[in-house]
Amino acid sequence: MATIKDVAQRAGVAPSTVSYVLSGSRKISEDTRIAVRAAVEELGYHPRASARTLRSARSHVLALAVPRVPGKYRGTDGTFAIDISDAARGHGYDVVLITDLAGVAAMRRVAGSGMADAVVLMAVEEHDARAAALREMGFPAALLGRSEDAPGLPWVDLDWEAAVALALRETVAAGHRRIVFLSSAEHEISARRGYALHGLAGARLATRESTADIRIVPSSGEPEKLGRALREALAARPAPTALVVQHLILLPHLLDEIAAAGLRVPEDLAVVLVGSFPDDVGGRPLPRIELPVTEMSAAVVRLAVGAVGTDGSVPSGEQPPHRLIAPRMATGSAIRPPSEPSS
Amino acid sequence: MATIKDVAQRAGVAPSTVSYVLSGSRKISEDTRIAVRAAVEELGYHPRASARTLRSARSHVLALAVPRVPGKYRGTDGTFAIDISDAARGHGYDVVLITDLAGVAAMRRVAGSGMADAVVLMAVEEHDARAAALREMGFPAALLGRSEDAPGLPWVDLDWEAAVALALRETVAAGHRRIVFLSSAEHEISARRGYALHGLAGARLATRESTADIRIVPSSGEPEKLGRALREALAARPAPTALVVQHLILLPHLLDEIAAAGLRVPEDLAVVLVGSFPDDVGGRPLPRIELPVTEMSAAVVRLAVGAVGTDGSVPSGEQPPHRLIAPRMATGSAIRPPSEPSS
DNA sequence: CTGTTAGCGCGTTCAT
DNA sequence: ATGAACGCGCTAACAG
Repeated sequence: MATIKDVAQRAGVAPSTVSYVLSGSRKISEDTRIAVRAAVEELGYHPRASARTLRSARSHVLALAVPRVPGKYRGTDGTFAIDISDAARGHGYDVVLITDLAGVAAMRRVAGSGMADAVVLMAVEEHDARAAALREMGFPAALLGRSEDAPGLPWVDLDWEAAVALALRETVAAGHRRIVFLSSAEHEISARRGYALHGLAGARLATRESTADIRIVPSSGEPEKLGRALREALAARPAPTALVVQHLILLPHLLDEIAAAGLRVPEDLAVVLVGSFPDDVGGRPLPRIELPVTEMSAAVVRLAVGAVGTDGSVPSGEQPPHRLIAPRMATGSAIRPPSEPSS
Repeated sequence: MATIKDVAQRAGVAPSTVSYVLSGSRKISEDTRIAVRAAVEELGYHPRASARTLRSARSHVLALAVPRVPGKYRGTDGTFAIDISDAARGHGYDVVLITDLAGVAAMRRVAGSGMADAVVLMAVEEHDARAAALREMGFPAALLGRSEDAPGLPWVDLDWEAAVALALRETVAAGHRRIVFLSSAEHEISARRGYALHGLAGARLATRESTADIRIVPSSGEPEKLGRALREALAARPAPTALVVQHLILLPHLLDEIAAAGLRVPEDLAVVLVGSFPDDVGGRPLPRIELPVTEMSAAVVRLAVGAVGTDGSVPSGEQPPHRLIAPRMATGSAIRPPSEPSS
């Protein structure tokens, strides 16, 4: 494997000259620059990452801490991982996956070994021990998903409150007067997950704003319970004409229940999704607000890269940098008005 | 940040002694070992990855080359990424994501920079330029998904032929006599994708073995075309009682079509899946053969780690190491027999 | 100004 | 159990 010395020899210059040519951190005469570039090309030289990192104390690597909730669908995390990797490359960074169940120990390993310059924490839970550990170590980090309990760390999130409010507002605007909002699952709410709480807030906001009858129904992680709650909500008379759903994991099950109740979508019941995954091919093209995965990924990478070289802390009393992404309805997915004019 | 010298000083020994204690590659007296360990603990020492890698020429990192087919659902790749990362950690490796669209250039970067010890290539296409480049560079690699066109590289795959044959056999065993097999999409077949061809072979095998009427219908990536093909197949008389599906991307759409045709699943039509993703919560618990993601991930990591330190080549004429994983029906998903006894 | 020399960063490993 | 060389690239100081 070629080293900088080989290149120098071939180009008839000193190793340092090669380095300067490559980094561009100093003016080098046209001739030697060309000679060096030629030698690099011919030898297929590539600087050794470890040597560069050792010297510069910069690995140009971002660690992505993926939560490992057993039984949780891993596809969503993976989608973010890929988009984050893409975004990172745009800043000259690579991404290593940290999937250890041993959260805090893994963070110590990352920080201690210098294998990465910053950490991106996905789907932060309340009281996230990893976030606390990183703060304590003064290691640069950024959060994907807001966390009220990890203060002082930069974060990115979809504005769930605005998203739910927007979905409901649009549903009302389409003419619906009796709407069911299926919120996050009860356990998510009691665990005080950011998206769950903010989503509820959005629903309340929309309810206050509008004269339409908006009924908030908490979802459930258990298909049976969810089915019961849904059937009950749909059985109300006069019947609701639209269903706005934030809890999407069990969506197929949900649609089955609706079909089993003899309702057609969207003729009998308009279904509107909040926070659905893009590119989730195979689903029907329901009207929806998609989770802006690419935008969130780009933003969180920007924050993480921006934190590199700092000690990750923010002057107390000041807001850490953050980005709350405004929701928007996916294009090409109009909400169907109710079939029979409502009261 | 603590270095090995700090630890040595605190323990009252030489740096090399600390190194030997940590690596265990040499016998060290009980006392000093304890002293060193204590110093490590107190200082929270962690060896600098870059220094270690520079000296030992081993990064203990696996590069995972993720294909970036625009518009393709990225969740599946992500699921593999996470499982591969888990498996790698079990071998003392970390995983860096390589999502560059520029395939070959990215492989050169990985090999040239020494940032990884081996590459895992996902979902290899025919004539994969990345695989060829790696072979040519003599860089260790392993393939996730068989590729007839990347000879000499270790690979792992589900035995798709056996999988489709098994699904059909079980469907027959449940009493079905008229079965439709919805194969991979036409474009996948003409692109000679391994899973598509082997799946077809399995269908032919089962057809030969059995006296049941098995009709092979190619799927399509376009929902309309798929719907037409399906409606036509289901309209045959006497009507088929079971549908075995390998092309799962449009499954929800498929089930919609079935429902629209007035058929209930599984009462009127048993639906059996081949190669579905595990943990894909929300889908109905249909009888199925799941893609053994975790098993495949573990196997491909083992192959990649095993190739580290070699030049990645296999004595010509010899088979590279590989693993063809036997399919099995997911537990708890019996295939429902046909309602009316078939002829 | 342009190019060279020398020392550094840190852990591993051989020879003493 | 230790001292010292080594892996490789970066960059401050220096020479031409």
